[in-house]
Amino acid sequence: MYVTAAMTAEHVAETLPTKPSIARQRTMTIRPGKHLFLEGDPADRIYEVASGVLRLTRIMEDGRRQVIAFGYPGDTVGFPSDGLYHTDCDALVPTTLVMHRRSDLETAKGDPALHQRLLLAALREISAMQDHFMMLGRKSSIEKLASFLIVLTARVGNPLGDFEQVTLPMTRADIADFLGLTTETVSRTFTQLRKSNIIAIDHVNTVIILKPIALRAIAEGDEDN
Amino acid sequence: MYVTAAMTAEHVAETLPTKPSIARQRTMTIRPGKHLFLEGDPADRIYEVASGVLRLTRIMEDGRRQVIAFGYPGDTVGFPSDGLYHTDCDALVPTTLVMHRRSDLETAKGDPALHQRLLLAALREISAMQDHFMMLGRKSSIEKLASFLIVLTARVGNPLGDFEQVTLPMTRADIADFLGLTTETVSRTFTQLRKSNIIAIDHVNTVIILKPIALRAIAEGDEDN
DNA sequence: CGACGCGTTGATATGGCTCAAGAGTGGTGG
DNA sequence: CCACCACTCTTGAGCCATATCAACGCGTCG
Repeated sequence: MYVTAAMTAEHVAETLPTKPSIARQRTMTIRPGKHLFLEGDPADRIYEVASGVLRLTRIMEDGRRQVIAFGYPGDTVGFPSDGLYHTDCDALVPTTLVMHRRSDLETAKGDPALHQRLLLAALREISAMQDHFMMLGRKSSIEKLASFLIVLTARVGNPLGDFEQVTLPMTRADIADFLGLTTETVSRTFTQLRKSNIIAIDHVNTVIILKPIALRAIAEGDEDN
Repeated sequence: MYVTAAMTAEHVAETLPTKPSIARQRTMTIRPGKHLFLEGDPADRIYEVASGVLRLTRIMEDGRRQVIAFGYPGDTVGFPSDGLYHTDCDALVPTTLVMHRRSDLETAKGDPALHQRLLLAALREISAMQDHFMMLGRKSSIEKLASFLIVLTARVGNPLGDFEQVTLPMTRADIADFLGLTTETVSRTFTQLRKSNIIAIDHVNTVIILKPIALRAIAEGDEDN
């Protein structure tokens, strides 16, 4: 889910007016820090991110946290299992969402095009999670961070002269909990990439990719450091 | 996917004769070591495991491997994304499969009950993968192995006197690649659990859970060792 | 019988964690 | 506009859990 290149925000925006039938497409906005849903809540709604960024997390009893995914425009969140949500979900920045009913995904009765769109989003989610497994289980800290930056930049990067720039709306702790690291290690690894002149950092949460090829090589584990 | 308690093998067996319409339910068998599909293959078929055990893996260029899931009876494998498989899949033991067409999942045209069953399997898969994230990203080696044994036993364990027994058709290397560890660490951790009299081991691939409560406590991270 | 694959165990190395101290950064109120 | 405070980020030092490298036993198969 978090970084597939299909179905952009524009796509979502387009499909709204294209569907004037009963126009059941409802929209809502959520502010940073507010929860969209919690683990264990009844999963009545499925949400497509139209703008903003969501954070999906799971928390263990002792406080250990795993960020499952970041939800960017075009992503769909809130897939139910046994009728319940299985993660917490809150917003990192003000976020607008298109709401769907659970039945829009689970039964083909209503709008078939919508049904299939949600279904394909679920399948893409499975594929994205499989990528993430390799990252969590088998990559070093620098490979993890490089992969993260590559994927995020491909998804929401902006050209900046010869380079590519990407804004990180999440904290170092969020990145750490996404990659299975500590904030200290994430910070040190950013510094390492910065000192190698592979990236540059503006204002902590803006990264400029100076050497995309080198970064990609690190992400794929090209036996360097 | 790998260890949800729903949809057992009996369920599959039941639904076969229950559907006498056109009886398009085809079955096949795959032998150990044989591949059902490879990453990048066109995903024309979706498979339900009727008996046996499958192994889903992804491999990096340098040989690092991640076991994404083990496919036990009742599990569904081969969910497509962009029309392709995104893992390799082979059999650990002789395995029989019920085959479905990709269109059975992706379009609601055909058998609606089958369509929904595959869809719900995909949603359960997402939920199971979210559990696995916490395991890979945030648990220690002993917590990982304890969780693995708990889940596997709940799924395919057999009562044995006062205890519960579970057979491991996969190698230590498979377990290691599933949990994001090395074979040596898996072996040492088995030894540690055995020396604590929490488990006993028969013939390398048969584990008896002597203290399920202690094992569960370790899996959840109850601040002991 | 030999060889190979798998599992176990030991010794050592090391990557990332923990603990701790500062340096930015942003927000708030006087 | 500045002072203060809370929070995040960075950096350092040391340690520990797990990886790595290596040896060996055991069972299986040709």
